[in-house]
Amino acid sequence: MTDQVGGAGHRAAPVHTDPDKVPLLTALSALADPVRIQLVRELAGSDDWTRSCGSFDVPVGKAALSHHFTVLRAAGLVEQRDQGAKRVNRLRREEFEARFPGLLDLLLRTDDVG
Amino acid sequence: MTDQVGGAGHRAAPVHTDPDKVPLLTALSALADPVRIQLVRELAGSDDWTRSCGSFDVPVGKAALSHHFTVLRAAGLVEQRDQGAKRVNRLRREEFEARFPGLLDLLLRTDDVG
DNA sequence: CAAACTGTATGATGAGCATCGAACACTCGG
DNA sequence: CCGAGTGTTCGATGCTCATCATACAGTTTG
Repeated sequence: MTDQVGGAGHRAAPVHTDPDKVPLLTALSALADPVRIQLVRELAGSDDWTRSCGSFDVPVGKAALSHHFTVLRAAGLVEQRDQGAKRVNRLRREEFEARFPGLLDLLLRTDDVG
Repeated sequence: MTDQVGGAGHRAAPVHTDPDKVPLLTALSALADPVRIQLVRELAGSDDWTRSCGSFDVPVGKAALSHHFTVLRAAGLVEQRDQGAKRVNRLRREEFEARFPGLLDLLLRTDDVG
């Protein structure tokens, strides 16, 4: 059985950064990348904790993908949790909005990318 | 006499980009740099057409500074005009705000940088 | 336990970009 | 006309970062 979330989790826990402690430059740099923009947008269109890292449709390998999630965590944009073999994600909408008002909305409203 | 603005201007006119045609990624990349953030902020605290390129207190040489202004123009953030020997600047507040609502305000409100 | 799956860690590689120094073009004041 | 001031262009340099291939660790299923 593995419906349980709070399982053992012998894995190294992902390192998160509180959005309140994220410098502006860090946030802007994190969002100034087409792959990460797409990740955030796809995540925004899904329910919390429903998307594993590998479930995103981005044109990069596993290693690069893992790197992008590290950047998004450091920018206070994404929270991760281990669930069995997978690592599921959640967009930190409200917390990030409180730190950088309007930024996330701008990203999600603008349909263009570059 | 040199109070006139619309002088001859035998110089190569600066190339501008309409904010409406600026891709999101271009705007975010332009603002994801400490020097350019400072330029925009200083410009926001000055009246239009009162600041020449060399009047900004940034820790880079003339060549790099010129490059940064090129990036800011391409992002639809700054408009330039030749005035005698100097090139004076103006922050495109309203136009940029119309294209990316809240982004400029966020940059100017957040006192932190990185 | 073995095999398949998910994600991380480690180099290595390549591209982009921020920077500088120097040369050049233009403007203004004497 | 000459010199000082302003800004751009060019070439070179160095660094950051996005990416990949590979190896590794934990999890789940057979």
